[in-house]
Amino acid sequence: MATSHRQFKDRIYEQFSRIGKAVSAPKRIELLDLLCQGPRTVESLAQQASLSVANASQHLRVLRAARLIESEKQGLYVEYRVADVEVCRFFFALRKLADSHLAEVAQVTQTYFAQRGVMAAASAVSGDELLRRVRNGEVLVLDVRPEEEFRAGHIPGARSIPIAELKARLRELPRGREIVAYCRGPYCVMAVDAVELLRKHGYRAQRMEQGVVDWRARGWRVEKERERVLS
Amino acid sequence: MATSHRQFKDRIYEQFSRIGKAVSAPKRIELLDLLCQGPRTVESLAQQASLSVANASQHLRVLRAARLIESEKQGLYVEYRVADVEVCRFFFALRKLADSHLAEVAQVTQTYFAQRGVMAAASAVSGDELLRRVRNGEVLVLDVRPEEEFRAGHIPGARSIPIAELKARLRELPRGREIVAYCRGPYCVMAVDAVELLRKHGYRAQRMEQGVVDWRARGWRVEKERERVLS
DNA sequence: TGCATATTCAAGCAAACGATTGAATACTAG
DNA sequence: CTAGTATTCAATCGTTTGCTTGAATATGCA
Repeated sequence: MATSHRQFKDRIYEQFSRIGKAVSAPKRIELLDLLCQGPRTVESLAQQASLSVANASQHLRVLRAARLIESEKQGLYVEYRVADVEVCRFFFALRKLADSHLAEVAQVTQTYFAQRGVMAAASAVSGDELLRRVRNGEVLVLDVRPEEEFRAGHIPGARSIPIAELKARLRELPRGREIVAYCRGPYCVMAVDAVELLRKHGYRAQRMEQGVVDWRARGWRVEKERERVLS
Repeated sequence: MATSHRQFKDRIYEQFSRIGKAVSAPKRIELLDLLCQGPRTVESLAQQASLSVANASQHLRVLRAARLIESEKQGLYVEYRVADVEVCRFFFALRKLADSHLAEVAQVTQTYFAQRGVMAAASAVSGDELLRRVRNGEVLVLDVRPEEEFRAGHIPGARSIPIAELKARLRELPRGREIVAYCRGPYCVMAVDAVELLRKHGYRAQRMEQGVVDWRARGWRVEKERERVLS
């Protein structure tokens, strides 16, 4: 009786730990982060995360075993995607926890930005403020992620110019209006690069810390609340 | 430049993975679960989780290194506690993810209850329903966790009779009123045991799946929403 | 001061893990 | 059918992890 009780506990916690194990390797978290931006193939993921294809495939296998992601054969390629929005929310919770509890995260970020000679926090725009200014037509929202990710989902009204093409396509941007660039989230530096480039060319530009998915998660929560209140 | 970019990413994800690693061992999740119920000493945790004291201490060291928990010397004992409510919420998110995505969790639970000849889901009461019936004075809410945990926090109006003492203290309970027993949460079986015992002695008893902390988390969210709505 | 108790530390061992390599499989296009 | 491409599989190697054991440290109490 007591032993079966112990067995039950052990089995349950072992199941819980499958999720934990899945996010215990840095590279797997990076893959999960990428997949939260949208579906991708193995090769694309491997390249983005600086992994060998075989190694990426192996990590993806682990993530899939924990049911955090799923895969589907699409012709010659295999498309991997997050199993559920819930998974992204879990990743955000983890990221937020690391952000608020691990001093080292702030330190690493600060060191990197200092090394680049950029003020990290100074130019960051909060989601609430942006929302107001977008509505007023004051700003142009720029999505600097790869077009693939833009297509998978973006902030309504945003314009897509991947960071790699930005320099060549600068003339597409209006001079007068302020530009707010965003990318994958607070620890993605593409928007920082974009702002740096834009400012060097005389544009007024700012970075939004949140990415699309953070934005959507936020919007979703707000909507949910309104629903509950109104009903 | 590109290398420093990679380095930054690697360092950030490595930080994130500290949280992941902390919850990658079943026993550490169990310890975290216990600590979400309230502060505890090493020995107490070790005993509850069926660990040697040295082993528990080691696991606690890992959890503390990830800043999920903190410890304070209290005379001869060391008190461990969760670093922040945010940590409990993270644990809940993990548990919920496992619950909804890993079929094995349901299977393990079902197997255990079937083996005990108890209908698991049949007698579960939801938090919303309970709230209503408590307000009407229809039910008596019974906290069957160790008194230590009851003292650390409980559902308002609940009565404490630890499962170990329940049999001897049955006469304290009123015959007529329905009893709703709760313990640490959906995967804690103390309330199941209590309900079984109570029914065998002719009481009308049901189990509430949620524990105190789930309850509080729920309450907190509800309050938060009301605030936001009213302001 | 010295004994008892709670906790941590240190060493050792088997198992699990992450990365690498090279081969195998599955699909497409010519 | 064959060549080429995307992905997975299998074997290997060095590291890390979780657990055990026994000793060390720290605090409280007689």
